[in-house]
Amino acid sequence: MHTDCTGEKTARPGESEIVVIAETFRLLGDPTRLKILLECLDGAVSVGEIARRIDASQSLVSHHLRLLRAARLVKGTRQSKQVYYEADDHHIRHIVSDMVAHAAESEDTQ
Amino acid sequence: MHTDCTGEKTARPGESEIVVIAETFRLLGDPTRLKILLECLDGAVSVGEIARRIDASQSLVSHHLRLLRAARLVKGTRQSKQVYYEADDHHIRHIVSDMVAHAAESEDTQ
DNA sequence: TTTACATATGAATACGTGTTGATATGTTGG
DNA sequence: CCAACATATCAACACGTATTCATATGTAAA
Repeated sequence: MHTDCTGEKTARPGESEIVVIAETFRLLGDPTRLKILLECLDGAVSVGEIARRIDASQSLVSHHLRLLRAARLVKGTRQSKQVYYEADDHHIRHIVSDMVAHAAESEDTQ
Repeated sequence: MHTDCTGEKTARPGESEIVVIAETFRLLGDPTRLKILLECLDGAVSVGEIARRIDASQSLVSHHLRLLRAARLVKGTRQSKQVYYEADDHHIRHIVSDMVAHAAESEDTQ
């Protein structure tokens, strides 16, 4: 994983970009929303099925999906009655998997 | 970047891990904390210099650094009077740079 | 030890937001 | 049309937390 780590410095974003990026990170910072996003990583899932899988109310899931959609973390496509949601792009998968690795490392090292 | 994207599914973390991961994401979800972390990406910086660079009070920076340290996002080493902080590991850089890329893509596509 | 500097901690407040319950919108079939 | 289902939106409460100010701890020089 991540073979091309040649120590390149990350370009510093401007003030307005930082706010947007932080806003996006903040969305991942809620356990319920993170669960919803995790369910959307392996393919398109309907709202109702997400609610069932993570054991949350339909209203709550819909609220969170609205936020995730606004930040382009997920995208939804209507198919008759139901709306199927899935992760927007590949960056999201990398971000989540990197964070999982970080958390696992912390537990190991500690 | 990220050349080895062979469509592998991300392993689903358990409930307790999800809470930890969300907690870590949440820390990145505050603009001030994100700025602090960004300053720590390119090398070790003292608390006072961070405060000066991002134009925040010393107390606030110290409070945030305490949280970032607890989540192993940064690590600090004392050198006489000052304490120098830097990003804990390489995952953090990837996570941040991926999110920057995601934000940039969103603006382009939109 | 005293003085000055750098960092950490404590308490209090103001603000945002996750969650719930009820309701509205949209879609398909009878 | 109406009824049944899926999703979205609205209003309101409860709770966490980012920030500030004051103070404590730690470190080095005089």
